[in-house]
Amino acid sequence: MQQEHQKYITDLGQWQRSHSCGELTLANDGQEICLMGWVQYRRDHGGLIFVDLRDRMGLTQVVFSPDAAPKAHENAHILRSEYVLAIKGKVRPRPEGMINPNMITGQIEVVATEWKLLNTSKTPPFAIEDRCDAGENLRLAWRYLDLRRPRMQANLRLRHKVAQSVRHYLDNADFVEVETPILTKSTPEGARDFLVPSRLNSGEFYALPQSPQIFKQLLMVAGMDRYFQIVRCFRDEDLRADRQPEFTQVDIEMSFADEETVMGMAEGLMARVFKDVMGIDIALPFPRMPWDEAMARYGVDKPDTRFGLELVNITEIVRGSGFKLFATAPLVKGMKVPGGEGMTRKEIDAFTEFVKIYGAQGLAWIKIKADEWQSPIAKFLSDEERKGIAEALDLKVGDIVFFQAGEPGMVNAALGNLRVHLAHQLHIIPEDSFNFLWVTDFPLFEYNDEEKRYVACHHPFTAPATGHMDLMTTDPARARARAYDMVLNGSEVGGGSIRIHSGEVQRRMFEALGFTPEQAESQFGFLIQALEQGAPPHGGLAFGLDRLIMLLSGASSIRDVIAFPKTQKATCLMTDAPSPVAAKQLRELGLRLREQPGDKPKTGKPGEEAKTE
RNA sequence: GGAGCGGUAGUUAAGACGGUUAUAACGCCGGCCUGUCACGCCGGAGGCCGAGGGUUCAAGUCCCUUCCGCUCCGCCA
Repeated sequence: MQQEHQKYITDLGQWQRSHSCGELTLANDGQEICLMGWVQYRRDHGGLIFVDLRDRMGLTQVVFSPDAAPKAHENAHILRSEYVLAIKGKVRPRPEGMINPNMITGQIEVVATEWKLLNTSKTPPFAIEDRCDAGENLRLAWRYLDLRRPRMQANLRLRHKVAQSVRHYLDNADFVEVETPILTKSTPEGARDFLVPSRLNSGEFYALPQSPQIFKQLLMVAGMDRYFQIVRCFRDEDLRADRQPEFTQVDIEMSFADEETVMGMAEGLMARVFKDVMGIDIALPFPRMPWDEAMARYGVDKPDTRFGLELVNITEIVRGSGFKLFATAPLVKGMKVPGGEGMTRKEIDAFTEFVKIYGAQGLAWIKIKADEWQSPIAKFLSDEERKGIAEALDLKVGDIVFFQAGEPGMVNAALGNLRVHLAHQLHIIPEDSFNFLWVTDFPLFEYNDEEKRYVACHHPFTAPATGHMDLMTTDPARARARAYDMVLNGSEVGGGSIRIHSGEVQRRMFEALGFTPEQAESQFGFLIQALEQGAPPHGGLAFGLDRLIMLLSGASSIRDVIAFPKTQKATCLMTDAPSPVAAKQLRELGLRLREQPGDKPKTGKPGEEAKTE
């Protein structure tokens, strides 16, 4: 069909667009205007033909009338979804009772006097509208069509506005945007690197940056004083709804700065962004919470403080309990759900399944009834233990309490995540509230079972807390870091630290991480050397731009705020990347594959005929 | 590396215990229609039930393998 219609296609010629499709109102009554856009809907009444013309700004109803403009009406019946049009016409008020209150332009319509078909379109594989519920694989394979939808357009515009706001704020504060290399050096710490083979240095590889961390520190040594960059970062790890292999950071570093300097700057930045983009005034300064407290009260290092359901440590209360699991566990915690006594067995079973994800064996619970504690475990608890638990959790009739006992990591993960899960199910999270929180005083190290050594919690350039220098080697588990995370509604949106600016301290850090002096030298010698050339004290942080946009837009997936994202298997359904390369390319790089890639089934679209006509 | 959910016309979905021609809505095509706005009415086309193998007289349905998408655990300094 669209093929027959191609004979109607004409050039733009001298036509100039005068307005967008989202702005005409009664104020434009009588004006001769020119719109360009895509056919959203066509309503052909045989006589009158209505076309809703769409561009990124909105929709405008265009009327092809056999009475008012017979010439324009003549061929208008060929118009189909997503055809590209230029319309010249006259703005007029809609007749009495025909106003569409759902459209910004609903008071008026444009009577087409002349039009040009700029292009036809095959029938799109899914409707270009927000209520469209096409599967995500289809959307990703036809991403440019998906991006025509108003919601996706809005997300990308929001992203742009945030980036602009960030640039304005930081520019005003004398920050300089500096670009750092994309082809850089692989470092063994941290996430898996994406590697790029070097043709000129056969057998050697660049790595794509996991973050510009070292470069921004070197810029501080260079006297740049205040740096930022909105920068792509790469990590070759498994994907999630909020994780992509390439993502964007707002990366910031400041010289002669301590925690107060950096956090104050970051709060101001958020306030500016929220004001510019959302029109919201957020309260400054943000509350702060030491990491220990976050773990104790919320079980996670990024607490959502929009609701209660806090965890309570009852380990000591049940130390000698007849319930052996409680008596012997290194950590026992309870979480009270006020008024949750009416939960069904089925619901509780579902929560039990939920916590098993985090390694829990089960989920103990007690319902506080008027005359008794209804629970599989109540019979094991002494009166004294009941009293202690009731006081610790401030129990009232009608409550339910969930318990978890075991290794601290598991207990906190299970209850901490159950807490958020429950809050969603119970709909107790206030909509439209933005709760910021700084989490501070992170551990400097955490033990890695796989590598049988301590690894940096944040990264190995993070300064130890004042007075914790010796702990780095004597008692690494107790050492705290000068690190801070910015948390928004239970998501980590930013994180940073005061860095080590002494070569000597940096050497001790690598030593604490189990590096030999030779390893430290070969991998990070250039950094240590730089720190010995008059490095100023410095620190900074980085925001995850994608996650921030996700929160601001209310999107449920990071993919909805990235123009061309990857699937969970890190492929691009539109370009079919990654893909095998020619033998010649491999030869030039000095590479040989251990296994030949199997022929991947193609997904069927660009290049294939749509079968619908 | 692991757990779970899904894959049926172009799209979104329904298809009890295996059983006749595999449904519906939207979309598409044709016809009618001068005030619709997710227009309406009438008619029509459209399917290797993700792919491969098996069980069976008989498989969309049961079994095995595999591919793809999504969610999560591990992982993500």
